[in-house]
Amino acid sequence: MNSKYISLYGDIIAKIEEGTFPVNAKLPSESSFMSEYGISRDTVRKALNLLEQNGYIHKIKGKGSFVLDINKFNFPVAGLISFKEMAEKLNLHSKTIIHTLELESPGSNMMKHLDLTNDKEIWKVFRIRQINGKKIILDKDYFNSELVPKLTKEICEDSIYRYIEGELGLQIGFSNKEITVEPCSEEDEQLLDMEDYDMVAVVRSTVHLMDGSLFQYSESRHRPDKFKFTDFARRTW
Amino acid sequence: MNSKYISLYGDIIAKIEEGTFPVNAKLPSESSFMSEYGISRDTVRKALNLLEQNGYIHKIKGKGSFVLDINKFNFPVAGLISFKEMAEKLNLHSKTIIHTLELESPGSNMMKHLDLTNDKEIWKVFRIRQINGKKIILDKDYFNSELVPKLTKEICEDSIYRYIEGELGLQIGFSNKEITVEPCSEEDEQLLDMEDYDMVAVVRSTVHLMDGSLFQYSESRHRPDKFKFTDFARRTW
DNA sequence: GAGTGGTCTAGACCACGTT
DNA sequence: ACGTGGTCTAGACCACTCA
Repeated sequence: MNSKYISLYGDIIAKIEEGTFPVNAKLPSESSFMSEYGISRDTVRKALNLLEQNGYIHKIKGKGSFVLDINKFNFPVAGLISFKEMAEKLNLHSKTIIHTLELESPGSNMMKHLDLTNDKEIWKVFRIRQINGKKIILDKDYFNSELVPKLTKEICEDSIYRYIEGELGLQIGFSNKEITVEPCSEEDEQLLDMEDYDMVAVVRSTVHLMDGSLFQYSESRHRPDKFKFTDFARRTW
Repeated sequence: MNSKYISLYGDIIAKIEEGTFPVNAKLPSESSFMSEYGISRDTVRKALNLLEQNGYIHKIKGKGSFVLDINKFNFPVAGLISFKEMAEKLNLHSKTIIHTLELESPGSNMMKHLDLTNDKEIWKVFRIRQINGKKIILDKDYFNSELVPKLTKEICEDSIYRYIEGELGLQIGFSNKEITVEPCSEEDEQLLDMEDYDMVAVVRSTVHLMDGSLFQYSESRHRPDKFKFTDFARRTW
């Protein structure tokens, strides 16, 4: 199923995580991987480049590839990952409350965010994320109903992404995120446990499938003290 | 000087920006670029992959490569870019006020962030960024003095990065950022025009050179209404 | 000089989308 | 059937680091 370089990529991550390749250690050279896996150099290089892009290693010409301390930088919320995936990785005691789940009739003002003409319908899903008993995050998601024809309460409580990728077989491709800090709305105050905070961190994003079609617009509103976003960036020219 | 694929990468960006390759248009195929530039397919693919990584295009197997609407998503503050570079691109009327510029003696509590032993010195630079007459951002930077031996007021008012990359010839490699929202400190209130806001958006980052050495730790504190962070992410496996 | 990663080539086969 | 991008190979030369 998977390509050779993805397998190697996965193997190396596993070995980094289990400590076979500890932090700051030098990874085996490209030629070692070639002979160990019986693959060509280019294939090894593809795997190593992926690792580098995602912040697992860095490579130094003439010296080798070295394991970076990825834990130092907490958790890569930066990538494309759902609340469910994150909660599982971090072992959070979390709960999702479905607040709204409806097919919004044509003409809603969300149409423009999904680049849809006005005769189309949109799934509107509002979910409240509870962590350690406190309502911390309000997720407002809008889906193109032509791509996601059916949504149920069960799907929304589990993971919409798992459903979309698993059941529907759609391939998530890329997203754009924008993070701002805004005064909290009446809605935020009603639905979240805001305590004394009067602002929220807002992550707005559009998510596209591999073929480029826009299928989701979402707004994720976080109580500020519980919000953290981490990002790994490389200088590219 | 530059490699072939970087040249092609730059050429294509230029053509996207000037409109020769408009948004949503199909880019010429890989084989067109091969014959046009007289280079091999792999070299073309390297350029296209870079464009894809950086959100300029997306590729669809069997169809082609298409120009994404990069402007839709504002400005890629996500990458590694300095305030000066950003202000220039956005044509902001900005000003930098140097608040602190000193060589901090050994034993400061910033040592740990720079992974330095206690006998080393650190450059400490506090700058206030003013936009349209308002003090909006407080940048607190700490540099490893072994890598950046000398800093002057002039350098800090212009661009430290320009100095480091241009004069010192160091190569910025990668960084980790972490964004949080925090109550504003006394210092924030004194140095910034906070108006009625009582929180700040804080971007903490470590910046490494190409060889992996850690040379900067910084904390950038923004008035919340003027803060925006954008990010382009791909789902990688 | 030996070992390492960086660039580049030429050619192969595959999977996908369109016609 | 044809054109597209995705994967993979084998081999070449270069630049850099280190003993």
